[in-house]
Amino acid sequence: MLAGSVNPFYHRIYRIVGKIPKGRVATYGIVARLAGRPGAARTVGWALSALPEDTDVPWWRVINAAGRISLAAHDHNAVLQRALLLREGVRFAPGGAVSLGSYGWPAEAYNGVAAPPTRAAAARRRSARR
DNA sequence: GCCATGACGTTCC
DNA sequence: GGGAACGCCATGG
Repeated sequence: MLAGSVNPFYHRIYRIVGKIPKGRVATYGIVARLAGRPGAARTVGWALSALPEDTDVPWWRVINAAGRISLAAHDHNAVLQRALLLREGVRFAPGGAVSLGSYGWPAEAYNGVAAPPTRAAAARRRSARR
């Protein structure tokens, strides 16, 4: 558990999340990737779930690749997250998803790609591979 | 030391 | 465009 020992991964994850500018959002996958462990998106979620309430880490700026809040809609944290993002100027689409093309961070990760990551990337790769 | 779980992601159908 | 299955890393029992 937290056990006092600070894992490098966690520290790195928190640091990455802390670097997310106000009004911007990052996906678990991106954070994991920046942390040096691509594919460890679940671990990122774990690290965030282990965060205390008095943390300085802007966990609310981290969402899934679909641009949505992974937490259950009825969950208090989910409501809080949405409220905090709205307060920072992040606009939600009618479906409840955030436009990663506009609010996605870092922009380098998207590098000129204004299209949604999940579907677009999958389709693109799929098209290239198949 | 092995099995199950989780604030996820990518690929295949 | 939508849904299901596998893979990923770390923690807890």
